Formats: sequence, structure tokens, C-alpha cells
Amino acid sequence: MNLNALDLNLVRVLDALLREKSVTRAGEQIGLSQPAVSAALNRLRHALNDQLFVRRGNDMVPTPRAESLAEPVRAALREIERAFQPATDFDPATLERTFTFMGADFFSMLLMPPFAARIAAVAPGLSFRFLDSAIGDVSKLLQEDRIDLALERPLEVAEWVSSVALFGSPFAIIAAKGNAALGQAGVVEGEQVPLDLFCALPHALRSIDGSMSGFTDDALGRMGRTRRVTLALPHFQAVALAVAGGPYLAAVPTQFAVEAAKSLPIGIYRAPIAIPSPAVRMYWHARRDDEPPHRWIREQILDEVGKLGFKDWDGEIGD
DNA sequence: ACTCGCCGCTACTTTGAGAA
DNA sequence: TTCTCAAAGTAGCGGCGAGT
Repeated sequence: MNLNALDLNLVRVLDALLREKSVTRAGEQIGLSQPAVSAALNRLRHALNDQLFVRRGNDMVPTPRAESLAEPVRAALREIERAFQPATDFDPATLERTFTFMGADFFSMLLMPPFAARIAAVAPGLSFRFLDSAIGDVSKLLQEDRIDLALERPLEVAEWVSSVALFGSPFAIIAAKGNAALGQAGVVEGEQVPLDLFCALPHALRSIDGSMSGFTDDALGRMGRTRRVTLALPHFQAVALAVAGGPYLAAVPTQFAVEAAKSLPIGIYRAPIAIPSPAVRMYWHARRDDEPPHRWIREQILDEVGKLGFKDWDGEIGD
């Protein structure tokens, strides 16, 4: 190959094409027109003596040669980006910035108040904005820089999204204190709700997309059982309120159940079945991997999660 | 040694036609 | 709908010679 024929812009085009698998979208990502990307692709084809991408309908399918370049090209660009990053003596105390997080109200309720208070003491110039999970697709929001971090259960995300497991979040069952059906059956707080009763009672569910089933229904389904979800609400807090004032049971993260039970008349019970609870993860754009303020704030979140004792719950921690 | 203007090259844009 | 390819025009850059 002729290295002289390769300039950095062509490498950027190749990287964008590998990400987007589309000439038009690759151009949008790096600020070029579609014909310009097409021309750049042709120059790449000549320089590397390979077709690199073959059109199949509306897709541009990478050749094995192109696929083999994906990781080294990405790593090289990250290195270059790092090399050109201005060397700043990062000091949280003087940092002026707003961080935007996204996640369930579970986090805005449990994590954000102590986290923001703690950060305010060491980095008074920082502000935080917490957006609801329903706002949209995590990869897209990260790519458009509309959020800095997302806190979510395992998601299908783009390959350029970095993530780390935060903590396991096993489900607990909550019901109103004095729930008549549980009382009649002699089930007391902390005990397991019998399976038949669990399936017979009405359930409330936190659902951001209106879906009336969740992890619990999947687990029940595997046993050939079903439950009656009669109320789907977009926030855990709303679910807790509904449970406190109604006949519902609800499966919610244990950490949330414990916190909600401090302020609402609800009791915590154990589920009659094992409900898989994948680890909650923190997601961010890989281009922020080494950005000092971003890395610092991620470290602070991990630290705060540890301080809150979330990691002590015996949920499954993924990789 | 430096500046200026010209020239050629390269890559960009928009527009449009045609193909998959 | 999205791609390739082509044409026409524009802009930026580097090389080079002439002038100061």
C-alpha cells in the first residue's frame, strides 16, 4: 500500500464508514457531503487496494479487510485525539460545567441527592441535570452529546459506547402495610409471598414504554405462570405511591424498596420465584474515556454507589 | 530573508442522471 | 431510498519566480 496516499481525513472517513455502514450517515457524522465521502472511499480503495465496502441494497457491507481495520483505526484515532487534547491541570474546584445524566427515577431519588451534595462541596462550579429514561435511545443521545452518562440496566448499545457495571439490583416485592390479601394469608413482612397468591393479586409495574410486562413476567412465563399487571406507570416513585394506597404488589429494585419504605406505608416481601436482575450499568461515549472531568465524575459516581452500600446487595454483577 | 502574485493541484460543494 | 459517477464551479494550499 501507498502510505503517502493516506491522510488523516481518509482515516476519519474510514472510521465513520465502519461505524455507520452508510456513506450518507458517515458524512453527516464527520461533516462532509455524501459525494465527498464517496470520493474519499474511492481514494481509500485505491490506497488500500481493496473494495473495503460492497453495496448490498441500502447497506454498505464491509469486506474482511475493512473489518480487520476497525479496531486498529479506532484505537489510532483515540490515541491521536488524546495526543492533541490540551494538557490541562484538571482541578475539580475550578471546573465550570453542567453534566447531564439519564436514568430511572430510582437514581434521581437515591443517588443524585447525596451525590450532588457531595460534589458541591468539592466542585461548586458543577451543575447536574437528570433526564428520565423515556427521553430516548442511549446511543443516539450520547452520540448527539445530549447526555454525558446513562445509568441503565443492560442495553443494546453501539460499539463505541463504553460502560461499567455499577451494582446488582435484585427485586423485592412491595405491598401496602395492612394489605388485606396478604394479611388474610398470614404473610408477614420479610416473608415470601406464596406463588398462587402472587399470581392472583393485581400488580403495578414501572414501564417507560407502556409495556405491561417485565423481568418478573419473563421469570413467571418460564414456569408456565402469569400474573395480573393492572397498572403500568413510568416512574418507580409513582409505583410505590400506588402500592401504598392500593391493593397492588410490585417488584422493584431492593434498594428502592428500602428507601421508599422509610417514607411510605409499605412493607417489603420476598418474591416466590427467582427474578433475574442484571447489573445496573453506567454508559458513556468512548470518546470521553480519557477526558479528565468526565473520568473524574465517573469515579465519583462509582465511589458514591459504594458509599451508599448498593454493591452489598447480592444481585448479579456482570462483567 | 521575506513578501507577493501566479499557477497547478486537490478536495470541496451542488446538481443531476442513472443504478441497485 | 441510497448509492455511484460526472460536471462545473469554488476555495485552500504549496511551489516557484520576481521584487524589495
